[in-house]
Amino acid sequence: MAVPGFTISAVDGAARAGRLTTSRGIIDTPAFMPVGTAGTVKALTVDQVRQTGAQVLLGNTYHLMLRPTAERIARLGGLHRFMRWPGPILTDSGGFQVMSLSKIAKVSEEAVTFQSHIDGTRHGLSPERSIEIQADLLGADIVMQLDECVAFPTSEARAGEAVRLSARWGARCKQAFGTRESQALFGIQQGSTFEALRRESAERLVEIGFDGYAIGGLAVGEGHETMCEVLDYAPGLLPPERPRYLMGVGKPVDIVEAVARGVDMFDCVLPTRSGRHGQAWTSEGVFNLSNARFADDDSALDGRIDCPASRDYSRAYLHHLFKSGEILGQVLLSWHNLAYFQTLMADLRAAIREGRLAALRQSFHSQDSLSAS
RNA sequence: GCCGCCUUAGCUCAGCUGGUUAGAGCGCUAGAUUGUGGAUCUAGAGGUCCCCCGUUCGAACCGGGGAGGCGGUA
Repeated sequence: MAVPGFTISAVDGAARAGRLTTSRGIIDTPAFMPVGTAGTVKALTVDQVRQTGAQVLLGNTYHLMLRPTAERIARLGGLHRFMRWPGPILTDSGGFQVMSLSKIAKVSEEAVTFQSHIDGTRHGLSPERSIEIQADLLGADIVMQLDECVAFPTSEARAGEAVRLSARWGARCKQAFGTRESQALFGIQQGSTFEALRRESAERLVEIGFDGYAIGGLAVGEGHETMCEVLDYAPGLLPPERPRYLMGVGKPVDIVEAVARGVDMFDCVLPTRSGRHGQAWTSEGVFNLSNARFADDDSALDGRIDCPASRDYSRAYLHHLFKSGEILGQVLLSWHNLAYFQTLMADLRAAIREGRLAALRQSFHSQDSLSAS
């Protein structure tokens, strides 16, 4: 069996519930991976993150190679030991930063070159170096190929170039990665919103052969409806027996719709970033705790979520913490938001197993439209 | 009592020799955030420029009177 082993235990329409087995632990899918870019899920201890139900974290090549450097982390025993997270870690390859930091990055066939946003020093990131950093130095359990993620909107020609460059880089990553006992390598599909390109990208990746397949280049400004249109066909172009990972997504409604279309894994900064800025994702919808209407609201943040931050602190107290700029507000809301996202994933897994995903989608949408009005 | 300084947005203050609709920071009220360069960013509300009289085409600004505050001094 390839590592990680992936088994699907239930399906409901296109949706799948399953299990990804890594040497550092099990990942129940559909899964949400909290983002720990710089070796930390911002504002939280690993114990708090674990308590939310998270089974796997995301780390980032770009940020860690600049500081504290991948070599230093390797000397200190690898990323798991360094940040005290014994469970599985998936690392991003740095490809996304090529786009988001494009002002300071240049792409060539050989590699990405860029200047550090920290001190301006020049660095290069080739497919081979990205694999070395992720797999050998950081010690990630799931390694992402280096890819080129184009911004939205883009031309079909430009998106096609990114598809082909990403495929060539994917082959080089596979070559550099070789065969490994306890680590997996995922390819990344590109193609923007063009079905023919998504198909071409999938075919090129499958020919190379990866342990899992990511859908990249979405949630970059195209909006929920357009993203769903791409997800109507993109997951189905990937091998059904392998895990599918939609990168950078998303809002709860995005996740629910992507799961219904056959996606197994997600990551997003939203619960932690918006949590640091006062935004709460709850079973009653999304709202900002710094709004004046919470000043005297003594009710729990979200009594339906089994997390200390959700149950034990009042909205009035959290309102006060955010108005006062107190760090604890960021801690508690990041903690709660992650717990809410993990609860959503557990609900989705249960719904798929019990064949009632449609009902969950329906209730979710009526609730979502309620909170949006 | 006398002398000096001061009074402009909720707060602290800018406003050149008088010249369109008086500004900033903070605070306040909202919005945004999707493979984290974000304790960030964007927007909005809010003013009897202490009061009265005068000079002037035109006054936050100049003159007179008054009120209040701070400091100094008998």
